Amino acid sequence: MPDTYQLTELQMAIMRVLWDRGQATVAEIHEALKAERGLALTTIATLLSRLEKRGVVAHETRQRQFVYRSLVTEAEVRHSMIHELTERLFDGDLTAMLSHLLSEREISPGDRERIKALLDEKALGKEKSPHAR
Amino acid sequence: MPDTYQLTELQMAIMRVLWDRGQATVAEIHEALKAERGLALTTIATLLSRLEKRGVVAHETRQRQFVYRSLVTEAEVRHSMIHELTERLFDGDLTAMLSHLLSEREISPGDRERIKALLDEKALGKEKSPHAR
DNA sequence: ACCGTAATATTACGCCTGTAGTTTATTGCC
DNA sequence: GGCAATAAACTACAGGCGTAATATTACGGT
Repeated sequence: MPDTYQLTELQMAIMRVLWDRGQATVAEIHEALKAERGLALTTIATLLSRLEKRGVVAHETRQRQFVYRSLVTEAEVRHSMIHELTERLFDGDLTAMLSHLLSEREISPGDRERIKALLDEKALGKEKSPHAR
Repeated sequence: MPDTYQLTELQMAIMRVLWDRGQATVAEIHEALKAERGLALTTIATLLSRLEKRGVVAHETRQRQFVYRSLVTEAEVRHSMIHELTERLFDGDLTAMLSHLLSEREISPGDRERIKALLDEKALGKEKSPHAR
């Protein structure tokens, strides 16, 4: 298992199905993605076996069919990809990344409060205040 | 010119030299990157011509040599790449991305204050924070 | 024991990236 | 004016991705 998971758009779409359902067969994933993308079933199968080779998913055979499940959590992938991008763009400086996000976009007042709340929560951090959250 | 610029690590390294200097010859870029990566000069040249084909950089010939310059700003690339990742990971929800960043990492008290200040500034509709770096 | 069907495995191909060797063109110098 | 140096152009190749057609295999039924 590599410790960094860079997934492409299509790979993410497949993983999302797996995360949502816990596990799924090739046919189920194909079905789930049919709406947004008109991909052949074999395409999905190819992608899955490649992901398996990379150690991102695994399968078990259940009556003739492969049942895939993810070996990594969505949080791990997010972490990994954000980390990677922060490295690329800001030399690993998370706060620089944050500043960029904040200064670049409109943040609604509600979101703003939510973010400040998160910050405060983070500040208290260690000692779980009973009011927190 | 595409309106989305996804650059890889090496491409970023090259662009960074261009952004830092305004412009540079192949040899200069090669020299600048020699320390961190032992790449052949022709490798740099190949990358640059591919970037040019994509409309990311341009060159002018000055006494026998190509002088390259970037056609996009670092801010544009950051914007583009962050946008893309936010799309992939959070379906475009910037605030979700922010939350993730906040909840995932240690933020020093100083940074925390800095971020809150940014938020307040944003709240007042004050334009253009002095965005360092 | 066959055969059709369903599921996986194999093969293929174009495009992009990193990587760089080889070839060609130009130019300054003797 | 020819030649060495230099810079760019061309060619190459492996590996990953998206995409999928074709081949193989294993059941389940009659």
